[in-house]
Amino acid sequence: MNETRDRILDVALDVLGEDPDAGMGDIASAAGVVRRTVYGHFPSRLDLVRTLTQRAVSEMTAVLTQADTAGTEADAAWAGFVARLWPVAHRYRVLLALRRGEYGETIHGLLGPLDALLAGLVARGQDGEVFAGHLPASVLSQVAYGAVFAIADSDLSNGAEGARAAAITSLLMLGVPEARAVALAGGWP
Amino acid sequence: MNETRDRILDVALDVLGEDPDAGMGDIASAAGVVRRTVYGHFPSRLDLVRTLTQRAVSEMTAVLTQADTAGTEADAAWAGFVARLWPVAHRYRVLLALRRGEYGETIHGLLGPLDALLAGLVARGQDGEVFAGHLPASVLSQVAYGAVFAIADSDLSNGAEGARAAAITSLLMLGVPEARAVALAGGWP
DNA sequence: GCATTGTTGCACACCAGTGTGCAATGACGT
DNA sequence: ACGTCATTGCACACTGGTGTGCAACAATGC
Repeated sequence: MNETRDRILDVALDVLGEDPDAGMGDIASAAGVVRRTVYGHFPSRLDLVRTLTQRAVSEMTAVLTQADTAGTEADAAWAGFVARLWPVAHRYRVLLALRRGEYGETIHGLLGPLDALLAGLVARGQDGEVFAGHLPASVLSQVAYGAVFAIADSDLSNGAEGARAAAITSLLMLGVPEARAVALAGGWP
Repeated sequence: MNETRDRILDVALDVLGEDPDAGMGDIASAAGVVRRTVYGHFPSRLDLVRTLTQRAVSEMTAVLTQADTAGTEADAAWAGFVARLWPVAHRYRVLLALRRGEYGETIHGLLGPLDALLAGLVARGQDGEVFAGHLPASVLSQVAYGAVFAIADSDLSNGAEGARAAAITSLLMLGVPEARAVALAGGWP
């Protein structure tokens, strides 16, 4: 069934989020299914992880392109990106762990286009003097969005509290002044 | 020999830095020794990792207490900490990967005291209005020093360039205004 | 020469996870 | 009632890493 396949994917995201080293058996039983069934849908562990990653990347890319429309200032675009990303960031936190480890190469490759988009946005902000230039855009974008996921990983992830904090923190490290960062994040001091 | 033991530890830090999932065999051959010899010094893989972590923690704790002397402003103390930490940060980057995974509990426990010290420093800065309060000190300190390691991990780690960038970035996300952050990142102990 | 100590080179048992093969079972629509 | 299809429950082979036991060997110091 397609329904089973989708449930496996959903559950796998959960289980791997808890423990990136979880085995096919763990995922299977968490999905209320037998290990053999998982192999029926995904020939190998890498297939599962790859599918999962593709799902995440396309979703996050959609979020980014939605936030980064023409005419939007880079810092506002970033704030919008984080705000929209937040609801799913916690679910996709496993990606950070997955980049290292066995399938690092594959995952890294799939995330490449998204990384490029982010770096582009940051570069645009640096050119427009709204972002600081103490780091190359490729590195700064990675560190900033790594911070977002780190915050999403950390307990108080649920609610607008976390979203606000993540937006402010990432904007700050991008070089946006605190007053503007707070304003963009949607709240007040 | 004690010399062999030390060499194994040094090399292990290197090898595990490259690949946190490297086996005892990889470490052994990288140290120019046989796998059996490693087990002669460290009864189990966990022993090796634990010893390594203790080494790192004590070294980093020394660096922090050296930078965070009484009378030092919190932001200056943080800048000094990053400056002194930088030379070894790249070597110890494996710790970030080690916190997750098999020995996560153990490692996390060993890092606990250091985390507490860092959180204390950040809390002091927040009380003194030099750090922003958009995140609780325990989280903010982790995210900030995670960013330092992320930058250390990222290629351009060598040289004062990276040290400066890491200091500025972490200070920015702590809420220090850009001008002051740049000034603090320039002056080393 | 002798004893001690660290290292080596096997061999071995063990475990956990991966991936496959195949027959049996059950639900489904027609 | 029939065929189809997903799922199940085993059994199996294979891999890669861990940790141990033991005899042999080399260097060191007495």
